[in-house]
Amino acid sequence: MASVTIRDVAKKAGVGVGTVSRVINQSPSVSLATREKVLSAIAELKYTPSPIARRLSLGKTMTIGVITPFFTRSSYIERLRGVESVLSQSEYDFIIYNVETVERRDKYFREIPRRERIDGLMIMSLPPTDEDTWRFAESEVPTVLVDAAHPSLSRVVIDDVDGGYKAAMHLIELGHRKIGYISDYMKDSPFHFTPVQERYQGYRNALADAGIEYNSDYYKQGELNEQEAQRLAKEVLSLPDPPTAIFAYSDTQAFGVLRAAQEMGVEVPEKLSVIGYDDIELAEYLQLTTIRQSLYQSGVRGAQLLLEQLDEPFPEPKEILLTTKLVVRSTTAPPCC
Amino acid sequence: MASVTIRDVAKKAGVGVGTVSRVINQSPSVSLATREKVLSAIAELKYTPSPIARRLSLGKTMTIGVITPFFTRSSYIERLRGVESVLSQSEYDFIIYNVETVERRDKYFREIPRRERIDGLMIMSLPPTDEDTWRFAESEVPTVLVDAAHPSLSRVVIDDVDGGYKAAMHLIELGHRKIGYISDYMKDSPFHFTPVQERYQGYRNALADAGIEYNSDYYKQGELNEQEAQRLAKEVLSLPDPPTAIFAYSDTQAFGVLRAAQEMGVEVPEKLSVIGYDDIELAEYLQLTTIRQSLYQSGVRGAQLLLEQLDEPFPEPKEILLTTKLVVRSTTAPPCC
DNA sequence: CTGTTAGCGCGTTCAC
DNA sequence: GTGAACGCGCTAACAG
Repeated sequence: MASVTIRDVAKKAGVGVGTVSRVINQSPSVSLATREKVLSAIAELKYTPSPIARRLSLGKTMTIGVITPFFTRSSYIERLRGVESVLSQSEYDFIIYNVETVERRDKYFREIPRRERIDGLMIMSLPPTDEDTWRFAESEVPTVLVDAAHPSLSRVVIDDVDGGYKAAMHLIELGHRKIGYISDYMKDSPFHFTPVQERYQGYRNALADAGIEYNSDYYKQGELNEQEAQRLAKEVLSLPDPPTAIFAYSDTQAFGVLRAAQEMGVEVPEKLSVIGYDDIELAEYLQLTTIRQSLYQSGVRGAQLLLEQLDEPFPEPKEILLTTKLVVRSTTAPPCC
Repeated sequence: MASVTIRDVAKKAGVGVGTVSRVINQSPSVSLATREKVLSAIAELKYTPSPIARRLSLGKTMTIGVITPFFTRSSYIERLRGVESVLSQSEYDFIIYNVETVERRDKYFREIPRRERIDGLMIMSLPPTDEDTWRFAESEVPTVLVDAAHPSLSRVVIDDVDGGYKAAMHLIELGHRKIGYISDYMKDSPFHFTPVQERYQGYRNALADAGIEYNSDYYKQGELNEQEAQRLAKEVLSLPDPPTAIFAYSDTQAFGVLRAAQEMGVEVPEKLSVIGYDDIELAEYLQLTTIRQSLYQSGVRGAQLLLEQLDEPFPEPKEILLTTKLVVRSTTAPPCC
């Protein structure tokens, strides 16, 4: 029952272990005859090379680590699915490190990026600090960021300025002039890259391009959840001169807006247009107009990028920019009455 | 830059590698003094043991494999989250093998259960054949099934007979006598354990207990998706004497029923009661009455069970039976008019 | 208590 | 082309 090793195969085939190793690794310098012998010995013994031993000898772990927050949320699942689709075709295993608390993030940022543990690291939506990246560099583990950015790290990001612009512009083209925006909190960030800032920027740009004056009463920030968005939407809709359209930072928040409108008896899309962002599953279900991010694609591209960089001895930080797409459904319409 | 090894630490601390190994592995037989020395050497050198080398030496891989279909679906995510919560506390890594096709399942069933690869295996919702289990046994990799069963394997299963019973009985207690059931296809299975059969059984039992005659016109099977369920629901609702309540095999299918009712102008719950199964996220959102499975719990229990069996030299197949819970929301009501 | 040594299973020189 | 020997980093068994 003791698992069969390369040595057993060698003995059975009447060759040296080196030769067996060569045929396994497709080395060209093996005569056809011996190759055959070895192959049949392998088959008879049902031999499978030990990945562990292989890794130790190779000095590579053949596994990729993925650090992701809330891997249970649909947006992360989508990205992970993209990652899985490419990694499962490669010979790399991948293991998910799920972070739900700051402590966990810190722990993982400290412990995971080690050559002894993984060959490559992917981090989703968790912008590293300068100090973090410094440590990553020191560990020499190729790293790529997905949905986060840092100048010294490879990354695949969504063009959120453009996405925010598209959302606002859709509303504008419909004829709206009074456009609210309910956003996630805009935290201060050392890098001017966060989606929050970018979408806001896109929103502002669109208004500017259309010659619409920005009205700060229409702009609200709050926690990224439905309840909070609902509360904020009510505030905005209670204004003496309420907006005729609202752009929500995320689909989840858009649902909050929808609920607020419903409670206040404001018809959508007749009296109020609502557009979200992300295009999560529920969005289609509820026929929400939204901006689609290619979440799946970002996972795919991230994994591909990482795989590439694994081979390069000294990978240059590279940026892949993904674009968004407007998906018109039934929560937006021209302002009426 | 070459990573620091146990030998470096030993040299720096002026001790043998064995001693270093001992302090790392918390062996009690090390004097406090030397332990201190070693510890500080480790700290200075920023030494981290190589998991790979450790595994090779130990003869254990310290990783658990989880084979799951469609890990992207909310029900699997829930289970995986449970698994993750216990495994991340252990020293085991875990890697997910996602199967979306039969080929992949076969491939994984063949390649993954190997001592050289993993120490323990968890399989979700994929009932193995006798031949499979035979191979699993041969590989000597402790295996536990979650949401699937085989007499020779440890497993955590949901009491689906009871769940189906609860669903139907809820409808009955509300006063319904004409109760439809839209099910997944009932494939033939060598084991009489599948959820499909069990829920159906529960449904039948409830009818029998209430003295209601079974009407085969009310029973439909189809693909497990919304569209198909919608189609089936329309058929049933078009009957000359349509049911006043429908039990759907899954929440997803229940949504199809809801949609069918909506299209046909049948009000829910006034004219038609609908109950689903699973209690996925969307269910709460849409206020669907349903049967809650403790998906998360089943992941937790499965992982715990596996961890236990890892230590036992010759683990007995064990079964953990989880119960369901009726969650009443607003799609069920007494039959009216 | 602690240093030394022999593997764990494989990839890889090096001579043959 | 091919076999033998060494090393990857660590644990465990054995002396001392």
